[in-house]
Amino acid sequence: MSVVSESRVVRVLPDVPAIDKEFDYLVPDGMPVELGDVVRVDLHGRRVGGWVVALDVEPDPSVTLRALAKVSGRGPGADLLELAGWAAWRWAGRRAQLLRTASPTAVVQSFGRASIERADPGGPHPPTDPVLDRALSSDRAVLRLPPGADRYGLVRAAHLATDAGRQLLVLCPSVGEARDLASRLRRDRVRAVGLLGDVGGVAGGQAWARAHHEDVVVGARAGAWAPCPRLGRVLVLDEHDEGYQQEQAPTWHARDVVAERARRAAAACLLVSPCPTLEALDWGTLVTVPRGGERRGWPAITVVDQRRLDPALGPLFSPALVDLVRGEGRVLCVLNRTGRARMLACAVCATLARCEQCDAAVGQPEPGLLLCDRCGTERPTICLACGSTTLKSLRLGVSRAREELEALVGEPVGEVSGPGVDAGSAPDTRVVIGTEAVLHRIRGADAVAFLDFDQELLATRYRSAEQALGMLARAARVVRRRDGMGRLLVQTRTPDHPVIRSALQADPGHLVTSEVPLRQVLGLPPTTAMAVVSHAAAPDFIEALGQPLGVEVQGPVDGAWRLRAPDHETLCDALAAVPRPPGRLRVEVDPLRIWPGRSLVGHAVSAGFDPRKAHP
DNA sequence: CGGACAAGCTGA
DNA sequence: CAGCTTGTCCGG
Repeated sequence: MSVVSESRVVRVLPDVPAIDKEFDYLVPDGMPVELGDVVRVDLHGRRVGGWVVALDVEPDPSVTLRALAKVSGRGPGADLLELAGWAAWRWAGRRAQLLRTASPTAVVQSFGRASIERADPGGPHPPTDPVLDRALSSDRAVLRLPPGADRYGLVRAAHLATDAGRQLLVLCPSVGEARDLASRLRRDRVRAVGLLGDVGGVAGGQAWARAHHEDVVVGARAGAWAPCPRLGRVLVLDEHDEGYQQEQAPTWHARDVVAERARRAAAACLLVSPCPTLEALDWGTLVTVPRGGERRGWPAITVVDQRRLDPALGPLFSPALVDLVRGEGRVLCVLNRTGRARMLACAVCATLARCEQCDAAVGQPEPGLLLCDRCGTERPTICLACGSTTLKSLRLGVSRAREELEALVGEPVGEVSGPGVDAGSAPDTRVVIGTEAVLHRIRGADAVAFLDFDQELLATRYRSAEQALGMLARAARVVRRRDGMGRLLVQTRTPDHPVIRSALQADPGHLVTSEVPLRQVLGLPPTTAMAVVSHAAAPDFIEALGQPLGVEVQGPVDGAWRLRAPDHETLCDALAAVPRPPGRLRVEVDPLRIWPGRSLVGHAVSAGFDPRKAHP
């Protein structure tokens, strides 16, 4: 008996998505255990993984404890355990999900030995710059740097400005950018490590262990959970990028996670973007470069008013665009509509092409074939009203636009669309057309043309204006060259839109000025905090939620409810008070859309008809 | 999540 | 009433 009472007892959170509960276990004699360690335990007849979330706890005397089966390796430290608890509250998720992201993808036995001295960085030291100094001397700043600005110099300056012995954590929107930045820092003899983990964890074992004592740790979204025991400063590059938000619930945002993390560690946090989000501007002090510098950092932009069309060229190709693609140099054309044509009309009688089964507008995925997106019915290209086989596209998709563009320029035009992964798969033609993916897949070009920018400006996401400006900033980087900037061409029916004005005048402040009152009037974030609750268990969840003070419950629309509160404190406290009902449930805090996807397919599904089952 | 156990259904 | 399915509960 005395042996048992003297044994150590630890508290374990099992790595089982459906269990959000801690269990106590005995530590076998001589087994070294530390906070955050990854362990294996016997739970209800099966062996599962988990994390040690508390040491030396006083167990409930009414339960007989089992012993830890194994200590697998090191895991997230005490700071990250607490941060995961906070993030689970903030995004109404489970800690296990977040701790998995904060854990190495491979077993790590030890962190290795820390070297105390900081390596002397070689290479040219960045010149001191009053703007960077100002941004780096604040603990909560937002730096607005134009797309053409040198961000590597900023990273170097941030490294030098970080207290000796403390670490700099840098986040990039993509793994590729993080990899490039980490290797460039190492070439310049900065002690840096890139955390390039894929799904499931922040990094493989070796890099994860090294992050404990390198001076600079670079990562993408999951890098927010990098193990940095001596965190002194955080830098988030391209803070506006949507890649920082996790798509699956919990929909945590790396920017918000590191901002909270920095606060807890008394570290400085600097968000950087050519077009800072309203969320960022709400959080910290804005620092801008002098007007002239910002102006030089944006390329020349030609805006084409599509309301005045040349009928001979059709809706997508203005004379200015034709000049651009027939000129010299590499040109990328962006059209965010996949497929060939999304809507067609008869060339003879002008009747809209509809589905004979369900009446929805049909598209033309390939020549000669009409397809209904809603119910999957196909038919040959024929007008049901007059029998004509000549239909014309009302809304061209990328594939059809490529054919027309090729005819206009008289040379092959490549196409980039869909979620192709490897950058090497990009076509090497001089002119390339594609969805937004072209801007990610192709590294450099002389010009970028947006064929239908209203598609971006007027999208259904409430942040679409900010995202549209972000896309112009990305295009601006793609056309950045040694001899200055290339050209951007934007075709739109709303040439006075604040997004266009911001880019033309190189002043994203215009968009902020127009967007803030709009969000206030409509009660949209960041003026409010929102969540969307959906899937089978949503009705039970909403019933259990009731009517908490300060939380507005709207819906259901398509089986989803929208919750709105004045702030996250109110919203998240209310969500945390609800016991999770059994069944499939999605709680999306800070949703990208204020209502979930309202595609035709979505409607059909909610009406009890699943087109994917009807047409396998 | 997934095993345990209880309550409900079926067939001879 | 055995043998099986379906549902609810709970884990140290």
